[in-house]
Amino acid sequence: MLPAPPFSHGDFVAVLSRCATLAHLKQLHGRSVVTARAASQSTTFQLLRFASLRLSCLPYARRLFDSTPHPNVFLYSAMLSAYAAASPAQAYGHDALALFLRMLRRGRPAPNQFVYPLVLRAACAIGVQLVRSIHSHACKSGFHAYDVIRTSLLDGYSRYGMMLDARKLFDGLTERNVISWTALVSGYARAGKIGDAIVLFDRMPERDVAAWNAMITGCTQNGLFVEAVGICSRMVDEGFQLNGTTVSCVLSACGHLGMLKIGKVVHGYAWRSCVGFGSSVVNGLIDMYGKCGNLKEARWMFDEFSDRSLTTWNSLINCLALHGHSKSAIAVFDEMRDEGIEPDVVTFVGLLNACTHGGFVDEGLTYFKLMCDELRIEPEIEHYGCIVDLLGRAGRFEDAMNVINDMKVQPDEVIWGSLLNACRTHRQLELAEFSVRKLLQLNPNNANYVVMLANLYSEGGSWEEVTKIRKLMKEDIMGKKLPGCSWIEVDRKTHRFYSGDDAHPESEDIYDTLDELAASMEM
DNA sequence: ATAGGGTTAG
Repeated sequence: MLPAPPFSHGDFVAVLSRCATLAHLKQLHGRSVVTARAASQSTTFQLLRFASLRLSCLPYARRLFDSTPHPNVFLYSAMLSAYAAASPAQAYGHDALALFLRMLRRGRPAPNQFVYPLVLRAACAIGVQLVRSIHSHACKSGFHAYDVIRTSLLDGYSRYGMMLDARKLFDGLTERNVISWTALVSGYARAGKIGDAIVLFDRMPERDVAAWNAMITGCTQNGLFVEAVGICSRMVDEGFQLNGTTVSCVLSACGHLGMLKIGKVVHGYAWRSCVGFGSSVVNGLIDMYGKCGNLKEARWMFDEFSDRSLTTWNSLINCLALHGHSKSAIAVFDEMRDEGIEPDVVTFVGLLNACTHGGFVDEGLTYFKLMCDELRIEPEIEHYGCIVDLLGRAGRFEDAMNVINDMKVQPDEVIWGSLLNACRTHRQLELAEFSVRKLLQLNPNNANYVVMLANLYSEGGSWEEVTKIRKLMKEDIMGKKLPGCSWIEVDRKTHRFYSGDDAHPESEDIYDTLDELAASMEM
């Protein structure tokens, strides 16, 4: 056999950078083996990183790792990074942790300061108890002295809302930088302490794009959408360029507000700047246009975009469901499955909502079955809400109650509310009263429920029942309710509506139109 | 050669 031609390190790096598929990488790997270049762990390191980070091929990365007789600390780190980058993170947390334990058990290679942040990310995906144990391990082994590791710990605690622990770590840092500040700010925001987050953000000595993004997301997580847009504009005023993350966060805020105008401004910004139309930006645009009612534009964006992720599909399905285009939502779902995209929990929220809105009882139940039994996705409260609604509509109250009783989570207002609604259409007085009591336990301030029950009884009621309602009303729940509010932007003007108000100048026409719509819906 | 903060869908 002829000896393999020489294959320098430079050749290797050049070829690696041009690999686009796993097949390319395998060829390069093979050539590295033949030329003995693969004997060097730094070569395996490069191949492993490329397989995991650029090609997202975790199994191949792991095979590279396993084929190395005595992996050094670089290979361990690379493998831990691969697990950290894989999604969903929880799925690989245990694998990552097992690698760390193997290092400790064998005593070599000894973990270094680069290993701890990676292990902490895995620990964080599994549970806060593990964050605690890694923390104490870091203290004992002396690695706690590293600011980067303390920042990882800070982030770990803050993700579980443990802001006192996070704060302690922050205060103990030798040097604070924009990263540790940002970790703290987003921790407070996630924990719902948005006021603290804003104060800290304003006190930050230095901010970068990620810091601004953290503050913007912090606002949207707390429902402060107007503030999120405001911070974004402050960011621009202070001379920062938005990136894809900023754009998607702000578009999400615009969607929640129905601010089509500002959404279009952001769209224009993305067009002019070098942000680019990556999947996060496009997903944000689909969501924003869809939520603002411009489904045509949303659909157009979706059709024009080829690099669709799961979120892209979910955004479109959700928007269609939101606007009552149930059949289209289902069609998009089928199309998605035909393309081999695996749906997730969020997909089914949109899909089941579509079935509920469209009154597709059998389809909804079939999809719910598909989700639970075939795809093994654990349903969340939203899914149960849809199913209870569907069964209720069909008058299948026994089934509905069985679903509620079998739920692994506590039923919420949506669940009992949709059951109550169904009881009303099917004249199930007893179950209706039961639901109302449950609703009042959950939210004693909402007088609507009592009014609904009163209406029910008054339609076919007896004196005995009237007394019941009087009693419920006495439980001092009337008059405390905050009115529901919605708004819409038309020609640069925002029109705001409270439930039942007639303050709008065109109020009469609006109610007439609503009546017409209600009538045509009943047909 | 490797590490810490910011994504969007309900």
